[in-house]
Amino acid sequence: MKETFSPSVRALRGVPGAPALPVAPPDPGALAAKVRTLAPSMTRSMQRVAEAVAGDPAGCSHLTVTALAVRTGTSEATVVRTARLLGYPGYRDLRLALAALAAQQATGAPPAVTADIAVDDPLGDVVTKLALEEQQTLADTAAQLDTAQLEAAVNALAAARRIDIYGIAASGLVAQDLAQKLLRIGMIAHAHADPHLAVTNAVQLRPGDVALAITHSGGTHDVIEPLRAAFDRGATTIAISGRADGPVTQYADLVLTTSSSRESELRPAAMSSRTSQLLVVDCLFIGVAQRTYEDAAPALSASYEALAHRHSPRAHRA
Amino acid sequence: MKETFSPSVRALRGVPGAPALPVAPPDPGALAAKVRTLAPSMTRSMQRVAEAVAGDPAGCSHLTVTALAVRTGTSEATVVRTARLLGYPGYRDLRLALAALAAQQATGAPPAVTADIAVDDPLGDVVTKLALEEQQTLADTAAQLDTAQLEAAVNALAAARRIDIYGIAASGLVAQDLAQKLLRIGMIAHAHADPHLAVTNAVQLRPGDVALAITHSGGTHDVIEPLRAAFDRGATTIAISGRADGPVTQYADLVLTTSSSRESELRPAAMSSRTSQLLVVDCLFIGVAQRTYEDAAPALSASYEALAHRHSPRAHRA
DNA sequence: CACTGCCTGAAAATACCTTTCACAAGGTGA
DNA sequence: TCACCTTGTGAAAGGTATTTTCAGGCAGTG
Repeated sequence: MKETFSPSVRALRGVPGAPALPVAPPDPGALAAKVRTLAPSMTRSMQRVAEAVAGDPAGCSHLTVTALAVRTGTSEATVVRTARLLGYPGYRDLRLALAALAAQQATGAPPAVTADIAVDDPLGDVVTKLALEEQQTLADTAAQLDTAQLEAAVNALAAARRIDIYGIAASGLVAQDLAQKLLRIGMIAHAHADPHLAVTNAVQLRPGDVALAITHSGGTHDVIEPLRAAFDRGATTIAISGRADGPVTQYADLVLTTSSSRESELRPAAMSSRTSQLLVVDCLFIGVAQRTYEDAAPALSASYEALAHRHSPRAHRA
Repeated sequence: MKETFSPSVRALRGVPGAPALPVAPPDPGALAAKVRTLAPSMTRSMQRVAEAVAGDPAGCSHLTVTALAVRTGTSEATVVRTARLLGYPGYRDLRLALAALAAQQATGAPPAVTADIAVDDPLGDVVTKLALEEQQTLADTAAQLDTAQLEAAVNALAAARRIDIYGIAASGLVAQDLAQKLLRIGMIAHAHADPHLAVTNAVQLRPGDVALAITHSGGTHDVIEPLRAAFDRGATTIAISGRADGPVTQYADLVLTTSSSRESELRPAAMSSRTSQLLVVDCLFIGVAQRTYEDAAPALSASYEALAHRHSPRAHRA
């Protein structure tokens, strides 16, 4: 057929463990998450369609392309385009997924109160809402995470001679978190927050090494530049991006998309994006630990013991 | 055909109690029963089709009439006839019902993976398990969080002249996260990772200031010492601790307890404790932002704008 | 102000579903 | 046994839904 979008400049470079499958038989449950994640990269017309299907899967599953186009005030072409963007081969399949989703919702039907946090909310409500939103974010992220890309990323990391991780601000903390954990199991990993140093280090990378950029917006210059440098040097590059089509994906061999719910005034997008990023990063870590288990397990134990004397005895009860 | 009601807004909340359906499409769940009931009145070819759809709804929902005809060794006409007999207007609708049924079945029998993550788990399972565990951790944390202590902590923070935050390793990242966010809304906050510097700074604190220690074990010397110093200087001290009775609580005016699920070999306790800590920290932040809204809101907007030029234009659509 | 790139919907092209129709198999009555 | 009818069946025609193509229009850029 044809490539509707191919983010990577050299899509076909041999990445260790890269799957050849275009695939992803789209999971019905992931639809709402996918809509939220992809909404920013949609055009206005497509957003209308996406909102319609996400808002009323049951109703929309009855509609033909033409009917849905009329209902959303767009054209059949736009409906099909939206279906494609959501990961389905065409509208027909989206419609099937819609029916499935509707059935799921009818069965389970957990109301899931997701009201925005208001300025005058009592603290008890804030706690509840925040926890629910984070849980939602986790579920969304897990649902839409591309396992094939994840697998490829894990394999690349596990085999890497050296791993550089780029992240700024909130994403910088996630980068550090990953670096810390990888170091614990004996990998050579470093998190760079300083863009200049990051680039300086990036040019040291060579094929077999891995560079990983973490960015919520998908367009943060300061992490794109080092990733690009690493890309040019032939290292395997991975992007953990909040947007599947952000500029950062141009220089990424592998892209892991995080999902973020809409932000409200008091709750910046960075919060849910951080949750989402951390989940992805944890998955990467566990995957790597699994694949290097022989080395990882003793390394983990050793690091625990090394820290023991830093804690008071009382903390060791139970 | 005719759409009398506006689909846009009302769709957003699928009310379970409202039937409203004209009941044209038979309930998906009844399909298997209907097949058994009607089987005797079916011709042999039609029985083959009926068996196929009843036996593998998920698989059959992917097939076109033609494909299903081939699979059952019959013709398109027979497939359509069977669909009609089962009560659907045509094959198209049977197919939708099949998808719905498949989804129901899948939902009904979710293994509910709560097992530990094993070394040989496929990555898909890792993602699911990890997400579920984190969700559980969030729910637990929210449930046991002491709102009164939280409220007191928020008030202390909102009124503080200066805020020092101590955390080491994984907790250090949480400390940084909180500091970053508080800085964004104009508070004077600093996260200390270096124990010596932390103590050095702690002695500068005075009543009205706030010192906050984050520790999973509740007994980490390196964060207890600076907290103690701050305590001795008369500052308000807060502990975010994984144990309600850890040594750190001796020097804490307010204690916020985090919850952490059991750790497994591959999943260090630090992971869930981090999730829990972040939730607490987010609650603190939102609480403070609420109470200093007049100052916080403009400060947040300002920080967004200041960063705008650091991102590529594509990320700014919508 | 021209230009470029992208969104968009109308219409053509295609795929899919439905209907028609003729044939074949099995039964029934002479 | 044959002639005739009934009924099941699939091939192909017919119609509808979906997909693709294409050109006009609009916003942003130099």
